[in-house]
Amino acid sequence: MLLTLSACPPFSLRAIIGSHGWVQLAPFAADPQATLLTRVERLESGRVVELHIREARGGVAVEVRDSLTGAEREEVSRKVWWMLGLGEDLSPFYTLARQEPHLAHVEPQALGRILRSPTLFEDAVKVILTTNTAWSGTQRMVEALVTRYGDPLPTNPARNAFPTPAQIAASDEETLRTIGLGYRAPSILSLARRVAEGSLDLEALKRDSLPTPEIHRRLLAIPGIGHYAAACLLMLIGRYDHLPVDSNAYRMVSQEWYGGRPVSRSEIEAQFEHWGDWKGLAYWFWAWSRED
DNA sequence: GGTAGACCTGGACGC
DNA sequence: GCGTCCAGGTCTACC
Repeated sequence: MLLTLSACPPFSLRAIIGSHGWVQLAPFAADPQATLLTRVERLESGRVVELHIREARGGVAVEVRDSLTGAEREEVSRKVWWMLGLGEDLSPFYTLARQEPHLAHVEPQALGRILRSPTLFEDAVKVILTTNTAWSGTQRMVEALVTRYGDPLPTNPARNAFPTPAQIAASDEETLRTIGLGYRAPSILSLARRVAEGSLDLEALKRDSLPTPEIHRRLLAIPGIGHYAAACLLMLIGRYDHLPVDSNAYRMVSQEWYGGRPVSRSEIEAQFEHWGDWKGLAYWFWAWSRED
């Protein structure tokens, strides 16, 4: 079964695949040339399918090697549309970026969209698992969660879908610690249980009607999510007015503008303040003079 | 508002 | 092989 979806131009699937490390985290995968994005996905019907996403004229083609019902086709379209930000219009950002040599590359390369998970729950879990660990640790922890709790793909049981909140919620803190989540285990378990029981509606935070400060406040109230993680999640729902300041930001900003001396968080914020609603994207895609 | 220390793990390094 | 040190962001206590 093949679905075609159009995107707001300019569009590049390769740019989205390379936008950050999400493609390296299960159940995403891509080919070395970044022309094919795959993902094992559990549909609301309970079926587990593999999505094969390629760039097509004006958007993407999504192949699923199973026949889907009408509702399942609609669900796949909706999820891919969100994951790739197909409806996102970044023209105001590009207008500003044209004036900045360090961002002159973004529009020609169609940079700006950031690969997302279908649910904010999955993105929140993954963001928590990026904190206070090396990237290899994040990959190991996500792999452990997906392998242990996610439903297997029938045609290849070695690959699993990302677990639902209920699947993680049914576990316990000790088991989550055992599979390598360490001190993050209670945060992940608490998040899964609150989403599963309905006391925390993360998907509601994607709605346009909520002001960014309110979404930011609600994200910070989640155990395990601090300023960095909240800013990352805001970026992932298309709100770019917060900077995800991590240890790398301190190094890069120090080298870029302060001659290598230690900088404070407020000095980092000051360098991107004039980008207003687009400061997150400006920071994310900035062509640093010195890459470490 | 800023700072210090605990949390946990893997990797690098020295012996 | 073993022990030590370090990196990474959040949270809490404290100033």
